[in-house]
Amino acid sequence: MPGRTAVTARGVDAIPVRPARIQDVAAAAGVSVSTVSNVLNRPERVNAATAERVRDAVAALDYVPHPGAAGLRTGHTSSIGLVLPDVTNSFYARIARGAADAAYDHGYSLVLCHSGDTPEREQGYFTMLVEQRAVGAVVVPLSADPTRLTRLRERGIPLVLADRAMPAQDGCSVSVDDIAGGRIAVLHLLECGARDILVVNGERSIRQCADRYQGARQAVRTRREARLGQVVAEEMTVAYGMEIAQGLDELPDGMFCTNDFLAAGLCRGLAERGVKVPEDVQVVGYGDLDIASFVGTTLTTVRQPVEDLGRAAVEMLLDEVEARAEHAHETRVFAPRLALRDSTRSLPGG
Amino acid sequence: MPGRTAVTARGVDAIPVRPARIQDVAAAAGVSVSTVSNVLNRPERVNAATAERVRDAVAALDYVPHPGAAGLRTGHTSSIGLVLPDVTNSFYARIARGAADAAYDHGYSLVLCHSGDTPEREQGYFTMLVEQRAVGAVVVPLSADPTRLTRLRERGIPLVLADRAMPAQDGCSVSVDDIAGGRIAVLHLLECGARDILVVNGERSIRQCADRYQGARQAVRTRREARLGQVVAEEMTVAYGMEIAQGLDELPDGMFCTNDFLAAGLCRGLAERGVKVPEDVQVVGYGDLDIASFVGTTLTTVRQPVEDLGRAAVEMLLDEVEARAEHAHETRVFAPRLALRDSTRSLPGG
DNA sequence: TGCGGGCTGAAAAACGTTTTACCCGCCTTC
DNA sequence: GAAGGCGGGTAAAACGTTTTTCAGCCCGCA
Repeated sequence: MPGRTAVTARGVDAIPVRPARIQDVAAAAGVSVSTVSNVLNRPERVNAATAERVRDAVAALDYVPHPGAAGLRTGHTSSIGLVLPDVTNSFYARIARGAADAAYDHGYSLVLCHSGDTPEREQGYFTMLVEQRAVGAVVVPLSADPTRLTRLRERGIPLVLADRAMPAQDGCSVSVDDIAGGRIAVLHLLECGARDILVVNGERSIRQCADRYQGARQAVRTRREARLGQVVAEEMTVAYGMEIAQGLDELPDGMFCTNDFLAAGLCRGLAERGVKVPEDVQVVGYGDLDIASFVGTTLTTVRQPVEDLGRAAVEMLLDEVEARAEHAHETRVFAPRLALRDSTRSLPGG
Repeated sequence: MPGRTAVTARGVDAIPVRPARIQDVAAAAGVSVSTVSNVLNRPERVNAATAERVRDAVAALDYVPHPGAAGLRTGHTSSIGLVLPDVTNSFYARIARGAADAAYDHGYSLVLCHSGDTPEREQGYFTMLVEQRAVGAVVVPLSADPTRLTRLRERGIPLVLADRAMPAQDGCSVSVDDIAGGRIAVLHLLECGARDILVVNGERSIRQCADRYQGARQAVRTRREARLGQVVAEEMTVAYGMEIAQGLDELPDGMFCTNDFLAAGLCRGLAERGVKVPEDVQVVGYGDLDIASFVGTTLTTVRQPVEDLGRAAVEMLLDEVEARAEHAHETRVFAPRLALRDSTRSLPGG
């Protein structure tokens, strides 16, 4: 008697029906196991009538193939890893969404690895992925040091790096063009009439910050009468944004904050000093976090196509997995766009 | 020669070393396959010296067991599903974080299922989970209709519902106590001196909204001189919050918004009318989204222990999976807390 | 000396697929 | 009418584990 019943505190549980095997289907359809497998995997090989019969049996028995067994035979699974520092960060969450969409579309399943800012745990997930024979992984690495990454790759797990470049010979990567982002942000300020521009930046050692500043410089060079300054915040938080607003001696007429937390704090700090945005100072943020529309005046900001990043990452990964030899590594860079809102005067002024 | 080399556009790839099998380990250690398996799974059965030898071989060969093969034999995998409407929503993201943490701690892997508000896709993930023989799933269902959920359960996938209750005999669930949340929010307003309180709510058909309002009513009943009103917004967004602020005829002295988007919009709208928070009106939000600290004045709000929700969900799931017969379904309710900030006057006033 | 029994360890049978051979008629083509 | 090909199907061998069963060995005890 195969049908056990489990009793819980509340009574008889649902019968844990043992799922049908391919054998059962074969028996029901009156064909051999291999025929069933064929109609499932290479339908063109089998007569339409028998195929029909088999499919009926499949439906009748609720048969679903056992991917573990299949993977055992074929050597590949259909799960891909997504390792992120923190799902809760909206940037990474959006990557996750894009990745999940793409994985779903291609019939893969995405295993969520929350490395949570600790390298040990990231490493733990890496080994978990090789244990599971994941077909590959999209990773936003914690550190720039690539040795752990290449080790993973050597263990047979292809990688796509997100939001961090990788030496091209080692694999694909996707990222947003932060230089362009900085450029369009400041170009916009210039178009809005600002000439004395201050960049509120994070630590220069952060690649994104350096790039965004570099973009800002490029933009300013297009106008000889324009000036660019920079102030760097210890951390890119609302609190530091406020502090910077309070500490300003002379006001610029345009400010570019390299992330939206800084921008939000800055706006609040300016408001407390009685400085009006955008009348007195125009402000552009970066990132278009959800918060960008919640500061006192809604925030013009640089919007990044983060979902596309995630989606592209798993698609490039799958290309590598499926094409193998023909695959050429690619580092794909997405262009950010400006989201116009109230913290700048969109019509060119002075 | 087993070592193929794949050539990409960039040159010779890393050798796709075929992972060591248990056989290889056995050979290297000079023991049988079963002994290796034993030292890995039931170390007490095997002599310390041989175990040592085996472990050395394991280390030397970088051997990791193939979970597909193991699962084939044992009948269970070690992956659990997490199906959410949208990872990008910070509430769900926090559930995901808690769930990921717990899954990691217990050695399970979490497959991320982004149902994205479409029931077909949710269903698609459900069948994917039964295909994969997932050991169970934590789900935030799209609809209150339980038939699809019970079908999943009948297919042998135990479920834990998050943020939505479930008939206890059908399984576990975790949620936050929204009645308590509404109560503490309004009690706080009362303590701060507010007497004429207006609830800015969402559609009453949403369980959370109804509950939070009910909690508010309970709170108000504790003071006979207090009055409670309600206005419902079509959608719980910043825009509607602003609109409501603008449409108010007479101002209450305390307002409770049933989510932080509404609260943020409300505060902005009030500011535009020249109404000061908290001097003229005190405001309490709900949810403690990241945004709660970004409205003009920081927002007192009800904070939910969402990560705990996620963590508890997978732990209850694993209990059911592992204990089986002894497991008693449980619906666990978490208490929200108040996060005091500037939009209320914390010292009791008038 | 013989025997029961505790320890170790091994052989072998599953688990549910996929896939490689191969077989059997039937049709086509000389 | 025979040879060859082909469509349609099957048997059986993997894939890498876990686990049951069993065999050997050494010990103590009678």
